[in-house]
Amino acid sequence: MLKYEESLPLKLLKAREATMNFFRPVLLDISLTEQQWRIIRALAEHKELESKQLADLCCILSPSLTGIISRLEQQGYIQRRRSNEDQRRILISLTEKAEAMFKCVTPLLEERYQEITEQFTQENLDQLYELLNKLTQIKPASDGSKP
Amino acid sequence: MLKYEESLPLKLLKAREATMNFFRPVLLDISLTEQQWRIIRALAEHKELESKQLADLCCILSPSLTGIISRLEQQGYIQRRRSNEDQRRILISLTEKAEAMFKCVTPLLEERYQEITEQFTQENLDQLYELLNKLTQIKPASDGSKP
DNA sequence: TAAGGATTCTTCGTATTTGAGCATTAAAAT
DNA sequence: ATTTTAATGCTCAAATACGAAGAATCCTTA
Repeated sequence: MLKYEESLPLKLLKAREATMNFFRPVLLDISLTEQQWRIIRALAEHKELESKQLADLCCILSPSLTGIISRLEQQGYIQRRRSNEDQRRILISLTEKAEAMFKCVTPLLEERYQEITEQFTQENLDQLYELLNKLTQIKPASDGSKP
Repeated sequence: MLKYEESLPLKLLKAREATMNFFRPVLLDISLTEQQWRIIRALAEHKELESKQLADLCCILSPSLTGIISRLEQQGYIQRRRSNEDQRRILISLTEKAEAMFKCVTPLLEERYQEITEQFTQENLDQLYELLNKLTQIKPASDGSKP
């Protein structure tokens, strides 16, 4: 049997923890949670997104997203409006306040990213990305999700 | 600037999600959460562990552990006792019921693990493990945690 | 065009995360 | 033998995860 330490999901979790240790202090300073930052970052790049797209991009489930969005809205970081064509869809975008904050914080995070690259090596990073991309595409045989 | 899709923590998260899609149905069948299973699996291998060791092994913070442990105890899967030498420590171990269940479920999970290996290739898996091991060891320069 | 089905978002309940802080117990320093 | 310092486990509060179910809207077919 596989040893406990060999479990792939756990291994990925621990690796993620190791990287987040670099970024967490920065997010703590600006009082944003990981998930909130993921949302903001995704919106900074895609301008306007609907709720479901945001959930997929950020790996956050819809029910969680609802709360996160409304809190970010209260803090004045995002705004939402209903789509005209399809009244079901909610379109979400950053406020100017959020964009300013984003530009301010990004360099700090990139510094940390540099630290990671230095310790881990650019070659390893490239290899890892490639493998993770492949791994992300695997799907269970009995996958009723997206036929 | 890095594209959003390039974020390492997010990439690791998505890869983990992809693997968990294989295991989640099994855990759902036996009504155990991911974290509960991590605890049980760690205990199955190490027999008896104290709370902090368990937290480190399973990547679960102490405050979370308290609740998880007490729920598992209510379900009759684990038992705890205070250490005689050090009254601060709580020693946790599996009940016979849990060990029986563990032996029953393990083969199902290993099947899923086989599926992953088939799709992802053993070579890729080996490479990935090696890289993840390295990545897990990196630490921020200003790391006040363990000097 | 009305009924059925699908999609999008939300609500709900329980479990977990995360940071902060507290109580108890040990070990080290005075 | 106290005081200090450190370690262990716990409590608390706010935020999030996750499965299930509900409400609104759109689409398709009879």
